Amino acid sequence: MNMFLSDDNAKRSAFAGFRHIAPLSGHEDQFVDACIPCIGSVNAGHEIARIGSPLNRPKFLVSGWVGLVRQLDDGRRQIVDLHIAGDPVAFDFRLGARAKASYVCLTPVRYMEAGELIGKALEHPDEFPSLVAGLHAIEDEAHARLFANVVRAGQMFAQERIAHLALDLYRRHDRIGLCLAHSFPMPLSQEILGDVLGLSTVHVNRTLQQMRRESSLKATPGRWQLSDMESLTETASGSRPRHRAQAATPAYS
Amino acid sequence: MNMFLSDDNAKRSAFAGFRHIAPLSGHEDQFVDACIPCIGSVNAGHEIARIGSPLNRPKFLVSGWVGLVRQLDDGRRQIVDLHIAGDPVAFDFRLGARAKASYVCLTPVRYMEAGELIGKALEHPDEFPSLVAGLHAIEDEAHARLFANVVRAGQMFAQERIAHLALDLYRRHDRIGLCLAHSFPMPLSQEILGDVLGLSTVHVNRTLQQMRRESSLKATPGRWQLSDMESLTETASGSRPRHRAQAATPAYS
DNA sequence: CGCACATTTGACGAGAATCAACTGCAGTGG
DNA sequence: CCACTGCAGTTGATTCTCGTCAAATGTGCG
Repeated sequence: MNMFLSDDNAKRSAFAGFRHIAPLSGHEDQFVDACIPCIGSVNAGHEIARIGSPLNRPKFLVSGWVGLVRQLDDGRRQIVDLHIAGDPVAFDFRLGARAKASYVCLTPVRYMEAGELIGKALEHPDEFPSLVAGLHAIEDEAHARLFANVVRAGQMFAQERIAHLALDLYRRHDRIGLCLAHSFPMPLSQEILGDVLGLSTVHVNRTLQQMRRESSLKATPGRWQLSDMESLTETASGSRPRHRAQAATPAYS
Repeated sequence: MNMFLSDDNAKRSAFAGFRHIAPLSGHEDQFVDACIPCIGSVNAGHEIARIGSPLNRPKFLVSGWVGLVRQLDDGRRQIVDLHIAGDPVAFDFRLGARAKASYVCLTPVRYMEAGELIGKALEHPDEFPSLVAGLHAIEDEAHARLFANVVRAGQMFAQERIAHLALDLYRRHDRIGLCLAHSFPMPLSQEILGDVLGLSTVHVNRTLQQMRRESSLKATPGRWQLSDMESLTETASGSRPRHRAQAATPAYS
């Protein structure tokens, strides 16, 4: 379950997203390579950190998806945010901070321990400026995503939620080089997507079909293709019209 | 609109919430008093910080409510979080961070500029340990609230959302000494509550009436009274039953 | 009083959840 | 090889929660 292996390419790819935001100097680069002991690998379903536990073992995601999961007493689940390759996981700048959700692997996941790396970088920020700046930028983005996710769940219709999620994931995959012809990998089942979007499995299914018919988003197993970026962008920003059956606008009454 | 006045009691009350989390030493206490220049006062509707603007003028809320507002293109509004007396507003540990929502005064608001205070404290954390720890704790709490708000909007029913909000606000008011006999001040209109909860005004109204009938929450103009804390707690944690009309449970079919 | 604004009520419909069944498909083992 | 299993996706029928529209009823205030 927790087998370790060494993989230099993987180390690099885990930092691809990071490098896009903050290109590292040669010095920092060597430091990164030296600090990372090995790659860990776990199956889908594995819990990287339990809700309430101290976030004292931060990692970098090399591949796979991690969901920040919260449960209600009767079993309803909400996935508050998603992490993909390149993201720091189970990390918080505030020393002593605790996990505000369970970090659950939604797919098989490879990661590298980053405690030592991050610890040293934060102790000597002057020596690793890009590294620290990159961490700040990525965490700031995750913070912004929480805001967006409240709006998504609180105000958006199913189509809008899916368009919003698709665009966010597309952009994030694009900058780590995982997009192909306006498409990105989507390993999540519709059930899990429901937990992310705050919709039932069935409704996710029907909405995806509708978007497929309208040729805005083509969700095939394992991959989402953004066929009409303009339309998706407009939908995700909430410019109402949508498919709103033109309601007869009675000329007189 | 932006008149200033001096008010020592107000200064203290603004720190009441703070002190509960991190009691300050005499030294820090004097520092706080010396650093705070004056109290600002603005009307409801005033925008303390616009979305996207740099968060370089943090404040402490002395009285009044501030909402973190996001709008969709067609006008739908979501209030992502609420700030009350004692909370730092328009503040972020990440230098150069920008506002992820508009900070809008939902009531008349009094505040004090905290840029100098916070700046100095963060530069010399060893000298002001409780102050810095308090800031971390409050920001961590705000961060946790974002998680909770995603779950609230994504998974909860109207009653559950209101119970959840009521308990959160009760706890926060309690520790700054603004609760009276299981009640706390509620200056927000039902329309604004709708934007906070992701519900329509009408549905907020009807749900509040129902909770009043069920004697769990008594929402009177200007004040919310938590009549049945147990029931509210259970509702807010999502243990389904609710009022779920006992669905006949057919003995046979 | 008249005005603006918040709360309340009723009628109706839209969006989404629920329940249940059925399909397709990969893996498993006889 | 093929029944058997389990899981993701799909479909239809029905119900429920909540939003929308519109109008009525307060309520404080110049």
